[in-house]
Amino acid sequence: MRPGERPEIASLPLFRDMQDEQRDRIFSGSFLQVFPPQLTLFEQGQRPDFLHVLVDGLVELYASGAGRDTTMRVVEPVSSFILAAVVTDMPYLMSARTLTSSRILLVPAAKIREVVRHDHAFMDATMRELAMAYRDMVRALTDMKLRQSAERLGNLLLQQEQRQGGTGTVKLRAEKRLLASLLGMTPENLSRAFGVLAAHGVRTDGANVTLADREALEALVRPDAISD
Amino acid sequence: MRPGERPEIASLPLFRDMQDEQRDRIFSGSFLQVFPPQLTLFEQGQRPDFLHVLVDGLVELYASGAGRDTTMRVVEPVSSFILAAVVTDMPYLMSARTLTSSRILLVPAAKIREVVRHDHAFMDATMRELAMAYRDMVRALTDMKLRQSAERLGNLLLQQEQRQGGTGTVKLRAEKRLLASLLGMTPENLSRAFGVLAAHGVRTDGANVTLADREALEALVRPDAISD
DNA sequence: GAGTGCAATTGATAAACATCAATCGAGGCG
DNA sequence: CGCCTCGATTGATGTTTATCAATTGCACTC
Repeated sequence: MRPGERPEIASLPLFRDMQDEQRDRIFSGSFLQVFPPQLTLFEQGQRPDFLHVLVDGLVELYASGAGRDTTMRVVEPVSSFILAAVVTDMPYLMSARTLTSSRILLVPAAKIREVVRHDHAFMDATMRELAMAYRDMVRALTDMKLRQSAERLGNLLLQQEQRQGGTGTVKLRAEKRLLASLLGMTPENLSRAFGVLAAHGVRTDGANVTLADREALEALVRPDAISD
Repeated sequence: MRPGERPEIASLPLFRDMQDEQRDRIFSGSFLQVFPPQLTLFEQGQRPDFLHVLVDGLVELYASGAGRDTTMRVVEPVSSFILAAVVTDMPYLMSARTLTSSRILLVPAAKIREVVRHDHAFMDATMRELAMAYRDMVRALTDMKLRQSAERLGNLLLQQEQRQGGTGTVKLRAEKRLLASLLGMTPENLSRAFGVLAAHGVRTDGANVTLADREALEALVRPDAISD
């Protein structure tokens, strides 16, 4: 592990408040591995072997079914993923693959379940993490059910703009085809959705998007009132 | 509380394994209330006052946004709802209303959060409940993104048939308009979806649905491989 | 047992979205 | 530099879903 990385992982909400001794147990049983781009980390249906913590790179979680695939989440560093499968010891509902070369901390699932049992603060953090993940999913589902495609895109841009510092500018981290899948539409329709938003102050230049008229965009997409 | 009801609530996975003493604290601070049909219990955006446990009746959780509503879940007895908002003490993401006259146990949210802190088994049960709820949401979202309307209906019928005893018969508990909203479609399209499924062995007579040819139906809708 | 109210259904039409087929354009390589 | 590859875009068309408008059918009332 590189200098500075371990503190960064340890300061994640999930690991922050647990006993030092228990955290040591978790980390000592884990190993950091580097994966090339486009590598499948695991597939849905498998029993969870490891809790994954993305340290560097980019990972896609996707689900297959009815003969098609759809992107469920793009994981950015530093954050953990597939916690729910690990604590319940039930099969993954999603598959994962690296998008870019990625450094991932692999924590044996059995160790997580064991430490959860014994460290109260860690269980508390796990509970909260799951509650927040649940809320994210509720929002994603209502978004899909209530909004049409251009509105979903506009909303995502507004959220990303905030998360990236509120500078009126958004940098798209993944390919547009992936963004389309995440938003539940085709790449073709994503292009057209950008076209629709152009009339509302959204300028796009490759992966750089500028929100010139936040007011107009918000009027169009009616963003979520509750954002955590 | 009626005789037999308290044991039934106490035997829920959420409350089953906790210390008797702590469970007593939860129940003694709670009260059971009867609500008439069509009554709004709470609205999204509010701070959570109570964990709700539906003892008898039927409750709809729905979300509003972009000028429309959509049903997120139909709660059947005996089960709790809005646990995630209660443990995080963050605003409800959904509203709730009774569909029929309902008896609901109201547990003060602050008491839940307090007991969660002190009772390890209760925190464990809460964590698991949230993990399962998260998984349900993942399935709901993939269903919405990957399948079209008739397939979603077929899938729901297959699941309900299993949950109702595998007799080849499904009893629809709610109005079809509600079922349509739950499935993310209009009532008109739900009717047409039943029409499509009729060619695959689905006979419908009011709220009673018969699955005459499970094989054919499964071939059409390609049900989820992983069902918990 | 006729009337009333409302959900469910059916049909016609429109909007949203997907698919198919080129074409464009930027990065990588000989 | 020119060529190649592949993602992004654009246009044409088809499918799915929503909307609008009756009509049907069932439960409830009087």
